[in-house]
Amino acid sequence: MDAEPDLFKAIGDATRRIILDELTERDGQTLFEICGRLAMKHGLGSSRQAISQHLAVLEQAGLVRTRRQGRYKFHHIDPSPLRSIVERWPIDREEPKS
Amino acid sequence: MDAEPDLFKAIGDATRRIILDELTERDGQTLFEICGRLAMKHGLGSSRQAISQHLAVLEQAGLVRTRRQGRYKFHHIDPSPLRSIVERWPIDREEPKS
DNA sequence: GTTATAGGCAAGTTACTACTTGCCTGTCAA
DNA sequence: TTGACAGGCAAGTAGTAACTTGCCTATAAC
Repeated sequence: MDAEPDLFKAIGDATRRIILDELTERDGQTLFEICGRLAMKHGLGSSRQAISQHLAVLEQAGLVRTRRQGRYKFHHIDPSPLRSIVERWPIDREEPKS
Repeated sequence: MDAEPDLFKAIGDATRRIILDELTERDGQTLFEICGRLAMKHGLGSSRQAISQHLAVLEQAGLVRTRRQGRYKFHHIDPSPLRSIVERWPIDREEPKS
């Protein structure tokens, strides 16, 4: 019913945020590609299974959509659920209007 | 240096999100007011100390600013740090422009 | 003064979550 | 068909975070 708890939980982890960064820079990567990039560019020694679990959390939050093709599974970012965060606590409070 | 981990951690808890909801609806409440509202409107039986710790986390994340006055401490919401979230992963991807 | 109110501090407990480990399934090339 | 590659499943472990408990400080009313 309420997918927002999953959303907040998903972006609550630093590794998952870096994964989103990576998918923003290069969309449609496979699990192994993401593992390699995290290891090289960010010095993260996370195992393949750890990344896989992170991707599952991101997918459940609606932030990542997957596309199967043969033995490859491509991961695509979808940041649109994040909009609900700023909509929930409106920022226009002290800045009257330009 | 990097306050964003605190930000994501702060909104990662459901009780803290409800506190932000309450402060959005009625800004500048004291600790006891918030406790009463959470108990009545949301059925949360959290102790005063629990709420106090939540407020400390929210304050450290920059989402809540406090103002002391006598023996009262008023809590004010500041949702502006949330902007960095939508700015980090741009949503304009499938919607070209109106 | 004394008492009640508003809040703070610190240690201990519990529950959750990220991560590992080990093994299994499915796809493609040789 | 065999082996390499891409990924999945499930149980166990460890670290963290939410919450409790108990006591303490400060402001204000009586």
